[in-house]
Amino acid sequence: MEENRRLPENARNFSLKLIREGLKPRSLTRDVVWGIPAPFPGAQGKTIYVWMEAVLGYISATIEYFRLKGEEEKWRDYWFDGARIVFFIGKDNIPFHTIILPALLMASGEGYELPWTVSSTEFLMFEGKKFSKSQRVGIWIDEALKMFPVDYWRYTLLSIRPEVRDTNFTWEIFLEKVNSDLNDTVGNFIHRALTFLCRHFNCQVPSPPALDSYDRKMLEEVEEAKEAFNRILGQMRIQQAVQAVADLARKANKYFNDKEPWKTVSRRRDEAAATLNVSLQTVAALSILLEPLIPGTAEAIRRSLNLSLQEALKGVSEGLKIGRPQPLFRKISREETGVKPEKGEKEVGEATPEDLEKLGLKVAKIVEVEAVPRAKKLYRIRLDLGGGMVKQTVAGLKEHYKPEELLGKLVVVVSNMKPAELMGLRSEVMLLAAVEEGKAAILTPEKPVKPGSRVY
RNA sequence: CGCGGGGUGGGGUAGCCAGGUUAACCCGCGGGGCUCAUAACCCCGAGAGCCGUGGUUCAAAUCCACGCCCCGCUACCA
Repeated sequence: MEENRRLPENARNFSLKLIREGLKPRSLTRDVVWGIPAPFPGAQGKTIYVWMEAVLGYISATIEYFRLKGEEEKWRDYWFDGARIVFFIGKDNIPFHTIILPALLMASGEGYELPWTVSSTEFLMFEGKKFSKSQRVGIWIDEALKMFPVDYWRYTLLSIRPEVRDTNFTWEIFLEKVNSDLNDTVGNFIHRALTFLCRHFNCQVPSPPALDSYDRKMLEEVEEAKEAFNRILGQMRIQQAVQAVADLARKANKYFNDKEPWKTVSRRRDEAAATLNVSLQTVAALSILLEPLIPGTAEAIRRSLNLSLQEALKGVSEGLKIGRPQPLFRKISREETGVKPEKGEKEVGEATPEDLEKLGLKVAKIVEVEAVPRAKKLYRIRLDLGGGMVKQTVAGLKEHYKPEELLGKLVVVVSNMKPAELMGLRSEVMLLAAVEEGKAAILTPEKPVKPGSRVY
């Protein structure tokens, strides 16, 4: 790890520190019901900690993949003999990929290849907030794909990939990337070049009688862009790779503008022919550079060029007849983005009185509050549910209330919860609270009622 | 509490590890040009001195120290 300069700053320093401080014993089972049952003596009823087995899923998945293809042994090519294994993860998963997985691989003694690099990013946020499934912060993948083509999402997300710091997805940014970068810069260049070719050269790539210095410079730009792209992508700097492509399209637009083929085509047709030939070479290059970023679009470009990926790599040869160009992208409007989380809530379905019944909402009185040891946010709270029934809950209220503020309060609880365990403590009911922007307010009856009273 | 990452024009991102021309790029904004193209494209300009304080150095956004704030890890948000 010390020698591996490929590791991003966050993964490298964090992991090295852990090791230098000395690795501590770590339990590899959990008291959760779901998961793989632990087959060890004395671990009855426990399951294996996900990260201990999930990382091995990378290998299982490779094996499975090739088994289904009928190439039983092929998976070995990917895990032995100098294979370069790259992981793409968020910062919260660093130790599992830099320490636990390598440790497991080494412990097997079978010579598995260790991770070549772990491309760990910071976090992506959504409109300034953390993504949250339970609070429906974010966009669900099925909704996303119904709204816009997958390449719009890929392009935007790659261009704001949190490679150095936490980064923020906003609809504003989405509009900017799709409309300005994809549509206006990349899409429009390709479209103007192709339509011009069809209109004035019968959709056929002309041979360039002579290239002037500007033509040659543009071709050099294309080569440089390819090299830079290669280098940057090899360093997993995907964000910069996206930029490199957009930059090439900008240079191409400038080139096209400066050359003014719409003027030269009538008087100096040869010059226009050179311009168009060079432009088409650039379009082909774009289809290659876009392949790893937005493959659907890259493919679409090649379809209209009538080229395969292999052919596009070699460039566009004169005489090539292209298809009728179609715009690759379209602009999207603010209205189309809408804000969807509300819609998500509806999907839960309409509630019936029976559903409410099922929750067993009751008023309870807080009779005991105590901080859970070693926990930052948790209180263990005992509640009087009336009729002599006292139940316990573990609630994340420590950052919002002091114990004395809670003691004696009447609150609303879900009394029919399936018990769960947190920090080794049993939690039997759930205490209701309103949550807003990270602040919490517990629900309490407006006038005193007896503990155990039903809530409808 | 400890440890790791980060705080850069109005918005979004690079640069920092290997200090050094007028701090880069995109969007937005102001002005101009073009008219082939999806009112798209191109050019010019205004706008930050890089969280704060101190230090090292001929020279710091870049290195060091301290402080403030954000994010992550640590069996935790019922």
